[in-house]
Amino acid sequence: MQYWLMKSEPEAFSIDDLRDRPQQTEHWDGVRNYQARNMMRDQMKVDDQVFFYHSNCEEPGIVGIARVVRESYPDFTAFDPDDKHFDPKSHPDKPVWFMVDIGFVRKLSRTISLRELKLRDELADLALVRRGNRLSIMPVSPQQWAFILQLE
DNA sequence: GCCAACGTTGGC
DNA sequence: GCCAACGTTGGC
Repeated sequence: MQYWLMKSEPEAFSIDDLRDRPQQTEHWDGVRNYQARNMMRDQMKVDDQVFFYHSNCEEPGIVGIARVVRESYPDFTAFDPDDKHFDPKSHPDKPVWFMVDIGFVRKLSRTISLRELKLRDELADLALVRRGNRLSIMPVSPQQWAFILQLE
């Protein structure tokens, strides 16, 4: 069992949007960063646990928990010239970009804010709080996962 | 809206 | 392969 953190701008796709989807699942399209892609493509497995993080909003922080429900497959939005995430480098017979599906588990009882996470010595190594880190998907250690959850 | 910290692109 | 210019992310 592995743990992850995935960022989303709530204006684009929020934890409530995930909760309200049919089957409460959604594909995680639009990742166009190789490091993040590699984690999705090579490492994320069904039932891995995910912190759902809201970025670029009033109170950035962890707002809920999701889980991986489908392992990586080609991100079809890269094939569509009309899609915002279109990438001519990627073709159906040789895809460059991949995605996973995630399912809603629950919302946290409160937002665990970035500000709060930064205050905790125990999370000094969490990729999220490291200077300059802009990865939209990052690993979370079992210890970090447990520590963050007990903050709730 | 600002801007730091990246990642990507492309000329050479 | 170097690196300047440019684009993006995302906190503030």
